[in-house]
Amino acid sequence: MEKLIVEIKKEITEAFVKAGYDEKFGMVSVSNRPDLCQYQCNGAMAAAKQYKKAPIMIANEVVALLENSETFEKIEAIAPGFINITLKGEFIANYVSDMAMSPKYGVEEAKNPKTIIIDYGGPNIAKPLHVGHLRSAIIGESIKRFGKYMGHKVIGDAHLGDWGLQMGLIITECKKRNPDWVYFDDNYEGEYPKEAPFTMSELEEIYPYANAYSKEHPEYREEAQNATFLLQNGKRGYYALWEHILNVSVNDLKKNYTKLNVEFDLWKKESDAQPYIKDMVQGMKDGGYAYISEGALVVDVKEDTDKKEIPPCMILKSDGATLYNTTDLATIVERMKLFKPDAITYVVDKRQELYFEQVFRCAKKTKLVGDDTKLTFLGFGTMNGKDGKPFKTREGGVMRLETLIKNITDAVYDKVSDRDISEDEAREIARKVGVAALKYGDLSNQASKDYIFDIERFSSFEGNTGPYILYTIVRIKSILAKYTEKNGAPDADAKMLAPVKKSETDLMLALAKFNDMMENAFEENAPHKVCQYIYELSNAFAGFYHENKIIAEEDKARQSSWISLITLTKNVLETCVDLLGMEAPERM
RNA sequence: ACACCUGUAGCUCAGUGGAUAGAGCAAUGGCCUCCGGAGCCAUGUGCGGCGGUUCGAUUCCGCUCAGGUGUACCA
Repeated sequence: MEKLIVEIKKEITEAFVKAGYDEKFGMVSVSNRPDLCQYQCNGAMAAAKQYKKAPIMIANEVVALLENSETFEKIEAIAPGFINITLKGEFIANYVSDMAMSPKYGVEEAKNPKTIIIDYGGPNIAKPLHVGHLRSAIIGESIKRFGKYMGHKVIGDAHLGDWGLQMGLIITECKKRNPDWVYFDDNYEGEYPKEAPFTMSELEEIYPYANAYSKEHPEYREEAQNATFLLQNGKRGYYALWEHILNVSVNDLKKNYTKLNVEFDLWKKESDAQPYIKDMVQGMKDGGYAYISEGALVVDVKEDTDKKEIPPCMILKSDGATLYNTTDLATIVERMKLFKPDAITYVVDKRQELYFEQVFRCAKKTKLVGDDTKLTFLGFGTMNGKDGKPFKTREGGVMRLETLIKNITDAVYDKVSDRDISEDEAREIARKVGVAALKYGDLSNQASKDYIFDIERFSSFEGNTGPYILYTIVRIKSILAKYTEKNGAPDADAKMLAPVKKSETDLMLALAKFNDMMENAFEENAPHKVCQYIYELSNAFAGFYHENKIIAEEDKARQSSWISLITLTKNVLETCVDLLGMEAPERM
């Protein structure tokens, strides 16, 4: 469906052209003075200079051409040159009725669907998820859902960290503790056991211990480095052990991501990119891009327009070893080969911006990707505690994601546990509402900014919070159930009547903005715009609800129109909530 | 040292080259036998500072102050 604002714009533009002005002045925006009008056009003021004419005269000419329009209830020129627009109720109602019939509530799917890879998550295996992984997961998941909704082919990749010294450390520690394991018998040639010799919680203890120990004991560290080397060169026993670590970790990660409604289409990992490194490096050398500087192999990525020195992108360390850059670039090679994406978006901590700028430039310069592939860095800010400093546990440590989720779920559970519902249902409600509280608290801020995590505020059922949005949905469901109980299922095709009261008009206008908002939120990778929208929509509903008694309404046609209206409201809210990666319970 | 980001109400955050800069929380006062009160209405305070561009700047530009972050062999 054409966006409402575009339909208005068309008509205004036509009038501008008819009156002899350039079409670019037919600009229309949502009114910033809702007490005066619904939409406005400021084009007359912009045109005044070019045509050397008072803006109000231009506005008057344009308005004169539109006075008998089918669309406008009222259109008037106001000093110094504003054109204020109020739409006919019938026009609005028709638009919203069409919207209800449209498969995506007025949103048009992309005509040329793109393949977009979203790189988010990025957890290390053998280490539990902590709060540092939260934003990437939440924001990335939402962005991914936006893209899919807009009709693109979007691939979410967890991009696991599975290939560094951490693996060597774990192997070394296992060997120290269990030298008799078959994985360490160099003469063993049979099959290795299918069952992992450790559990996730054991792994979680092994890694930090080995890491700390290696810092004190150089010979241990050396052994771990050697183990890493052997693993990367395919030593059978180590490789088998690594597979166990991977499997145990991935199972645990999936469990935790599922709790957050985060799902990846792909579980690729750094090790998958390794086979591409050799050819890539050779290509960079052959192409004349890479050269030795201070012993390391680098590619210059400076540009004339840079205001500061941008260090070259390092491909190989001076000892010849690969590093993060190498893997990230090789991952790009792999992705281009497997998926030929039109865009790759990285949802990463904003502190890595310079680093990714180097990687992107290097990838473009060395032709790993063409100019038609868009590489985007979507950096997010830090989650801070109430003191404004990075969020920590009371003891000052890093909080595990599981603990964080549990805390907020418990906070919600305390509020619903006294309801007349079963323990199981209360738990389930607490889970859904808790996740919504957590996510909405995060997503309602601009991703690039730091924000303050406040469990009290986020889990409140009042104000601009996730629970409030869910509550609105639940309430509408309750009204619809009550209506159905009395009157049977509502007529799905019922057209909406022109609104009578302002609160009804406001609700319709809020609904009509959905497609415009959604397109914008997708293009700008801005989940907070969806949050803002559903909050406004919920408030518009609250106003409408307060003024009209839907169940008690005696005019059946009116009542039926209202049922259609609130059904659409519910559907749009549920769609948005889903796009944010949240879900509404049946009751709460 | 250089670069980037941020600075909007007591607090947490939106927003905009145009008419009176908005929400929530907190505070104060009020309303309603409410289809779920987890409601509705009202009141008060603000664009860090100084210049510039513009008919018009909180928005764009420059300087300045404050906070944060980053500057090749970590990821």
